[in-house]
Amino acid sequence: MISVHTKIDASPASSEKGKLTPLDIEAIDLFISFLKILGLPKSVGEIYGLLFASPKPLAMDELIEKLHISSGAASQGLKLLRSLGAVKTVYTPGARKDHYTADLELSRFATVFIKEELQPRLENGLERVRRMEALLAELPEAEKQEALERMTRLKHWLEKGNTMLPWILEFLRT
Amino acid sequence: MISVHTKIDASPASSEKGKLTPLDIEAIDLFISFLKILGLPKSVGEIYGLLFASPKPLAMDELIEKLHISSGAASQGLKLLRSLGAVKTVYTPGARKDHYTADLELSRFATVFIKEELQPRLENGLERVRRMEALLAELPEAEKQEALERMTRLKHWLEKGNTMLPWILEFLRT
DNA sequence: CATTAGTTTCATTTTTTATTGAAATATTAC
DNA sequence: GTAATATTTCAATAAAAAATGAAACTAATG
Repeated sequence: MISVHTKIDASPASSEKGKLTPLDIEAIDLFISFLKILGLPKSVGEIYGLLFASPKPLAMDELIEKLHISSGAASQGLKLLRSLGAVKTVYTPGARKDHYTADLELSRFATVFIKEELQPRLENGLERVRRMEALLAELPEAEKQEALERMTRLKHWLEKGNTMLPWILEFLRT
Repeated sequence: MISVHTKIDASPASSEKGKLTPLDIEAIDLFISFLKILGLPKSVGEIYGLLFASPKPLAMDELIEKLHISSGAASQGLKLLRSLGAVKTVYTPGARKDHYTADLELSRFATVFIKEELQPRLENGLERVRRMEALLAELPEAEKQEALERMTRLKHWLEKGNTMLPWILEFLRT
């Protein structure tokens, strides 16, 4: 089933060196949009998107050339993506430069978002609610009831979130 | 059960005009942190937080005074929060100024986030994947297989998200 | 209907965040 | 070793986002 007539394409869909294919562009756009949810800058989305679309690992200077980003942005973006486990360094025998490839475990992004953005805030929120409940004692009776009701609602909602997140993590994992 | 001796408190836990109580501050901090997830600016979190902590509706100038924000920020923040349904205008008989109160349906924020941030991106993403699959045809056979695998993974993940979000919405609703 | 009070708008400023690129550091080749 | 190449760091700059406040607008009062 291996192709027999892999002719050199006249309008190659894949990299004619330093140029993005339409496929690359779609992937980049998509990941810019998704990684933005995590609060990551455009350049990081671009890097991941291009690596995702690339059949083979890319070196830093290829990223720089194709995406027109600075070496600093490339270096920092890769560092960040590696720290998330979203990009891996690939050993390429006899190659001077490091080569990078996208880890395809996409759930990783959602997981990071939940663990780093949502869960800490929920926990912090619950702690804060406890502190607020303590402060309620000092309120005049008239206000206390109403305030208590609000605290209860807030707590309830935070707890709901707190129980839901592990389910989501589990669902994503599988 | 109505309090009989509502003495004028020496160190009032509630507003001695233009000053935030410790309770206010806790609530404000909490909502700044949460609304930031939605990409909302600090001032909006402050406004909602203060309204949430306030037993009675507040006028715009009270917000401005207590939070030390400009009239512009107050006006725009309230407008935005009203558009989300998170803040309501309260009719106060014989009052010149409008008065605002926090809607306590907190799930609203999560709902907005899901409907405005997540769902559109997922749908857009799926559409994009379709476009990418079409582009795959032009790839040389060697790359095609690998690329197809990636597209499949991406699609799978987007679909997974797409089925999960309605569950979450439903869970939040109840 | 004119005066005053309240709110919104929006050009400008401030603050925050992201990017650049040259210099410092690290790595590989010879 | 040291020359050549690759990567990281970080101060400076650019870009994006938020806040300000004066002016325009709107609504209520007498």
